[in-house]
Amino acid sequence: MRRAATIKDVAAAAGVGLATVSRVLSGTGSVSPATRDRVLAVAKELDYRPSAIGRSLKLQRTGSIGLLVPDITDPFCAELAAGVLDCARTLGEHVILDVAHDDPEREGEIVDRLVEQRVDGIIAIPGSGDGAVWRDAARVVPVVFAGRGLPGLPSVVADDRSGVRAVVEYLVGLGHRRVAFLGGHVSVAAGPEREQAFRDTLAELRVPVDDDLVVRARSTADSAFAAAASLFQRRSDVSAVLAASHLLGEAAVLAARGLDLRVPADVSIAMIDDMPWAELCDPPLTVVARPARDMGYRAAELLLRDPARRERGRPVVLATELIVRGSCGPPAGLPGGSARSSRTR
Amino acid sequence: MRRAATIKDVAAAAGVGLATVSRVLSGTGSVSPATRDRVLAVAKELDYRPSAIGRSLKLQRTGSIGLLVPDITDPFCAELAAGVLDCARTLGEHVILDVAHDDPEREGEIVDRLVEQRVDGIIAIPGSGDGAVWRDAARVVPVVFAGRGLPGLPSVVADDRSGVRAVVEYLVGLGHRRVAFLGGHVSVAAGPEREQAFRDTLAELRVPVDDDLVVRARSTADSAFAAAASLFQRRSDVSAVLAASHLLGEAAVLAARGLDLRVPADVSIAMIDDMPWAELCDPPLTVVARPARDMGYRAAELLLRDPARRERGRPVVLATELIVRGSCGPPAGLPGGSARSSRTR
DNA sequence: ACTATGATTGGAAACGTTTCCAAAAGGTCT
DNA sequence: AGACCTTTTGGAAACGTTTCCAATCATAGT
Repeated sequence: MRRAATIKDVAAAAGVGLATVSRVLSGTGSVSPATRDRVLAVAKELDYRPSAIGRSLKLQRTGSIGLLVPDITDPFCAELAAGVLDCARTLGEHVILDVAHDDPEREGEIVDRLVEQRVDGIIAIPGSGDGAVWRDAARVVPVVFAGRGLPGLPSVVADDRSGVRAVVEYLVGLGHRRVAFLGGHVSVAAGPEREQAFRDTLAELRVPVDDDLVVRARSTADSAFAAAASLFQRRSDVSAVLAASHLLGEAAVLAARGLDLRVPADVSIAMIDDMPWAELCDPPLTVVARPARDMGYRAAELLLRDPARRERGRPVVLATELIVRGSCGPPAGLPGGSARSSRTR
Repeated sequence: MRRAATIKDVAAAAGVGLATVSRVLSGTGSVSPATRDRVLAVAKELDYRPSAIGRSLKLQRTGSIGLLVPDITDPFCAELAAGVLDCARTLGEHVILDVAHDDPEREGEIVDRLVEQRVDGIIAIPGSGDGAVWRDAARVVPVVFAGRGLPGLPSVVADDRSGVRAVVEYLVGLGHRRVAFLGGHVSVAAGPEREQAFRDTLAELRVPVDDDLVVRARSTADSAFAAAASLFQRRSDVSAVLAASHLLGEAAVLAARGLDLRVPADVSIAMIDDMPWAELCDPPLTVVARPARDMGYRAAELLLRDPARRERGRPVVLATELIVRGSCGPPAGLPGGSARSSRTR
């Protein structure tokens, strides 16, 4: 692995000037077929690879974008990242990935480093911080948010309100009147918006909102489980629960199982965000899915090829989809309720 | 967002030479406290951000590594990527991520582009190709493989043989004699090594290997499901199945459920690679876990700070762990077998 | 006072590209 | 043969750093 050949080496070996080699390789300008062939041959011979560094320096753009997510092992983030990669690939851009673990300070550091790298832009799933970091960042480099937006800055988000409304309508339509909401400050969205949408929809449907049935967990798995379990124990009359994130949904499923509640005979469970395991659950979980991959793709598109629209800063809103599987049914004791629907507690 | 300040601007504004600014900012050499403070103040004032491009050009290293995986939405890949990011962060390196979808041609393109970017090295989970791409790549840039190795090239892999042996011993210990192997050419490992280990272990334990019970699926979910379903239907006497990858495990679970086989009463299921959903399954799945995150971390370490060891090209082998959950039990009809273990077919 | 020593400082080269500009070369027309 | 295009070519500057080297400066020792 000795020193890589430079354009200068190629020029010398081919007996032409640097400029000519550059022209041949970039296909611009005019070169005689003879020299073109010679240069090409020499370049191949020397295994010449143009240096993106040299080019970036001259061209003042790197062809890389930054992608900042809270946690790449989170399936939502991963799916979104896949969308970004898809789009970046078609546009010939590289993607520098980093994770911030929902820590604003770390978000700041990463942004700084990306700026030093002179990325052409940044796509971020922002953490739960107050967004100060991001308002600063957006002054220095183009930023597009995905999954969660910040007021006034460009973003690609899902229509959470409609998603929540759809699933709440579905549950109420099945006959549920005591529907719980399991929310909390979980990193990948699930801010207060979903809770608000939950309350609003219930109000619209003239179902009284029982404040005791909306619980908020902190963003650890333990806290989520504790919240779900205590909800089930405290209120054995809940007939359905909507989990505001996949972590909370997981907690609900586990808590129900731990308490020997049958799903959906004893309690119906629905969750926001589709996950691979939702289908493998027994019964498979009914969810409202956000189009994570699309969101990533659109975010990249917005960042790289739609500067005008980006400047306007208005969120691009993508539709969610209610995916009905087997985890929701009519409440216990209602006509249509399963025969074994008496609680075992 | 006007033109960013350069070191030259800072030098001019502070009334010093470029070299001095560079020294202040990089902390090398000696500068008087007075000038140091002045330069620092001016730099802050101008919001100066050193350009990594300029530095990279001069220093002939970029501080970036490439990470190439088949699919970032695969939890194994994602977990491994998280490990790489962890290590890269502690070493101050950036990670350029790309996905090849198990396509050797695309792997090649990506490698070429990474080489043009002058990455300091590449970490790859290679696809199922013959490795020609990678032998070429390794001549041009340091490469470390993770998850799956290539003979003669440095890699960090899991001790698959021991993992397979552990789970097969466990199953046979439970009393199983007709153990099926669900294998195939799935992108994230599951080559012929696991099948071989399966056969070897059975032989060691003096359990006859029934060739009809080792089936191979292609790497699509459909093919995996079909293979699993047809196995269960064709051979109602299998009492346990070992799935060689998480896709195959998923297929086994779904196929069993579709045929109303109870797990583990009717059939025991075990799988290679732990997945988030394995715990959420009902019953939770017994698996042999590869330390994906560690593998990523170690691979990055090997690439960045252990060139000597890397040169030697011998694989770093990490231990697997058998995680016993609830999906395996004694075979039907054996003392200890559950009361409801009569097949419902 | 003069030199030796050490701490500071700045100029300039180098890293690998792209591109402007002018020069050279080749051709056509009067 | 000269003037005039057009095509092809190469030199040189610029992009933003780092670092070698030499120069300057102050301080202390003789």
